[in-house]
Amino acid sequence: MSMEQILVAKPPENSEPTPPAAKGMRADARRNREKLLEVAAAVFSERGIEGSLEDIARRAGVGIGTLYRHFPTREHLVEVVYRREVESLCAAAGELSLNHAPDVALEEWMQRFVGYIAAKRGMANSLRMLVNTNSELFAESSGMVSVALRNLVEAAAGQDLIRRDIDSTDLLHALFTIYSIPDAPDWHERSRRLVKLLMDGLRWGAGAKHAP
Amino acid sequence: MSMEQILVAKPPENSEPTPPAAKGMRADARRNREKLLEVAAAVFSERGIEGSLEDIARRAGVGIGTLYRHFPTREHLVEVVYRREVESLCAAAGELSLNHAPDVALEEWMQRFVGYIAAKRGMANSLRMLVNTNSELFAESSGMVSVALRNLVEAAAGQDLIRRDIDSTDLLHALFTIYSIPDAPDWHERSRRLVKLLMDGLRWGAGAKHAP
DNA sequence: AAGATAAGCGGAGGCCCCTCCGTTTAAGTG
DNA sequence: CACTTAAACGGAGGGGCCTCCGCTTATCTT
Repeated sequence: MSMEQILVAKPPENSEPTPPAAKGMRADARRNREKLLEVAAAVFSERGIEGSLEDIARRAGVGIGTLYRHFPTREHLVEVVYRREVESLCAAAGELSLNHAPDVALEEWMQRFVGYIAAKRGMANSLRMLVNTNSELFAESSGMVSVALRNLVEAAAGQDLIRRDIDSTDLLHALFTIYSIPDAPDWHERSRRLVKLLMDGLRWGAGAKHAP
Repeated sequence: MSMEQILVAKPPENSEPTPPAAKGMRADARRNREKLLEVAAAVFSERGIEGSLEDIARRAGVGIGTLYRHFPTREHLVEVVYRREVESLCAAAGELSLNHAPDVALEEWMQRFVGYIAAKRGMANSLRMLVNTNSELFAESSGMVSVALRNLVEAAAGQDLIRRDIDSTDLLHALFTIYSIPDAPDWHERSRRLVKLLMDGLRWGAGAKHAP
């Protein structure tokens, strides 16, 4: 039992929606904001979500005051970093579609998705909590992911590169089983194999509704 | 959403059961421990569960190091304080029984119980969390409370001072509705009225199994 | 009573959080 | 180009968390 598990409360406090990323920012401000997000992503991924904010500011080469001006609370920062990662993951789906055969794009994207979850493994609980207490964020990000995956699946199915009788939601669930693979040094390898396995299953029977 | 809501994780980490309160302590150590608990109870009740530990040490007239030696983490301290409060509440049941008529003892105890919950109102969530993540603590304390209440009820019913067809568990549930009374300045008064109301209900029909 | 010794003390120190405010500077304005 | 000015910067400062370790002292021995 950690203190964080105890210190939960504070009235629901719907902190104003989301901090600004306005366009009318001064150039230096935009630069700093960007740098902070970049560094924060790195720090969070290597130290976990509770990495030192002063460290982030330091590494970004800005004063701590600047960090706090851009992201008034740690949660704001975490949320923006998280949102961006999900967005870039989803954007990758589009790019992959343009440069690869649909089935290859699907497979590669699933690998990335799994890698993404992988990186978050250590902070699974923290993120779950974030996502639990911010249903809007959850809805948006999970929606984006579903759409990205669905598009990939439909494209591949549309060209008979994978079976047609597949529900992309099921596939997403299957990918999420990653979370339940017990901690193990080789778990990254295992997750890659899981994706390959899924792809084999998807390709099997491609071009025919049932059986090879 | 507060950071505490996010920073939840850290592996379940079954921190060793409970810190010692051994008898083989040096006199000064026992003194300090006691003083710390006393002050901590005060600070937690006036500042909430996240009151400053340094402040507690200061007010107790000991060094911060001493506080940490006795209670290696905040949770340990909180847990011991909580446990003591529940214990003293339950002990009061016995004392009241000795000095008052059973029905009066019951009423007075219920008032104290409600007052106790009252004091914890601000940190309801925090405590809920503590209790959620420490099922042993929860089991023990809720067990003690049930027993105390049951004894009081049985004593009063045994002398026909309250109706006999009452389940002390139901009564406990009723008392807990306190938690759901919305925040209001007069809520303490309301909770006292609730207890009185319950007592009226209990006395109504005393000496006869059904009806007045 | 004097000495030995380990239990216990406490606060300095390192790191972090967050705020406040005097200083710098990007970006309009004439 | 100055020049102005509000936006943005950054870091000092006050407070907290927790650890580490040299100093005290309760208690035991003789």
